[in-house]
Amino acid sequence: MSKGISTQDTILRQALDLSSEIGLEGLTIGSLAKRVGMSKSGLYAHFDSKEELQRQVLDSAAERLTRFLVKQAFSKPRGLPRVQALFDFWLDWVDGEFSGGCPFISAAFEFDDRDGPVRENVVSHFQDVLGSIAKAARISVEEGHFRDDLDVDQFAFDFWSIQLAYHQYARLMKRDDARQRANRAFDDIIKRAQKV
Amino acid sequence: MSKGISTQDTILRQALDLSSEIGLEGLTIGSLAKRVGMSKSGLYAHFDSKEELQRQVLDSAAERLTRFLVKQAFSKPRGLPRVQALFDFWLDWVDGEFSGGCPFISAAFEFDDRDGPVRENVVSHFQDVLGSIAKAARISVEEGHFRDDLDVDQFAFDFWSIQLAYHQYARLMKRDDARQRANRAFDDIIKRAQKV
DNA sequence: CGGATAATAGTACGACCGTTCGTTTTTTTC
DNA sequence: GAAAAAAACGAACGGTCGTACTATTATCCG
Repeated sequence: MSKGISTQDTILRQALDLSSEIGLEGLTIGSLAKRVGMSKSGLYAHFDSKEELQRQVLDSAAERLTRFLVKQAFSKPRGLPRVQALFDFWLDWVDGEFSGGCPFISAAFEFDDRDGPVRENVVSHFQDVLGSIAKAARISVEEGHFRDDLDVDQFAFDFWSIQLAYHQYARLMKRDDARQRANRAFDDIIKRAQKV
Repeated sequence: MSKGISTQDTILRQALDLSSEIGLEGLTIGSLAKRVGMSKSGLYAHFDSKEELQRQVLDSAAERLTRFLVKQAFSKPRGLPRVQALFDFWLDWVDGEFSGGCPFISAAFEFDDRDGPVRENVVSHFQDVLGSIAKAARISVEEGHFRDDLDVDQFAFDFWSIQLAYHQYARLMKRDDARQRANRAFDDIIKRAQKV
């Protein structure tokens, strides 16, 4: 690996952590440079603009998420076990991977009323996320773990809503019953997806 | 009403709208002054600091929410009708009241990893919100609309999780099935709260 | 109406913003 | 190891940030 993309990698890793705390917009070149330990201009030379940096931060988060997710969820058998693993993965991801929670969730609420490429990027990543949840549910239907007439997109909505609430309960409110609440809510939507 | 608090009112109203779009931290004195149509220093004189402005923005949002909520929800009879009204109120509030969605939800994800009085303020407002949902559920139990052993705090979690997902589906993703998804999810948690 | 008071404007401050540029240092390549 | 290429630096740009003053204008009260 060349020096260039190696430091770029370091930059993005630090940028991810920093932006998960203070947001993608709050992320500044200067503070990031200080954190990484290089000059502002030296860091900036790796990106065409701040917007490009933001986009790359999101992409590198997505890459890291996929790697993490594949390892944890896709090793499980198809169907319900994988759905359960997916759910557990997200809880772990939200409260473990970055000091400021899931970068996508932060970005989602930060850019939901802005226009431009960064927003498009966030939307696209979320379509992937929701799509993969729906797909896991569809497989569960095929495997006979979920009922035949299940609306898998509704399942994705329900699934994801719990994650969002968990994020808020755990991070903003610092409630120690957050995980328990999330698990109970999840049990309920699973039961509902199973029963005929 | 004196001139002072009248313009202060105007400022806060504009600040609310602006901050719902770009966030409380992204809100700047200069841009706000331009929007209101007065000088930066003239506007600034109404607040001791930017942080104080942010806090007052949140408080005025809470005031407005309460006024809106009381009118819409507390005119309904105790129990399930009021819970339903509360839910509908929140959907309306999220997509109607401000150009950038619910200011609390925006602030919640913006400040979930910061410290300081603004964050405390957000947390406190959310405890009120969740408390009022739980209380409405408790009344429904008393009225016999919900089952006796319902965990009303879990109900509040479930209720609120739908609102968060709705916010994201409607605002970030611009999905036109957002409301339908939210209503279906709500029907499910109501059924679950009813059945013995 | 006039004097006291409150509200707004104007200006300036140091700090930092994103960005550009020319120079210097480091890495790669032959 | 020298030449070429890549990477990092330092300084500076015009702007805007939050905040602090003083001066000016508008409002209020007797």
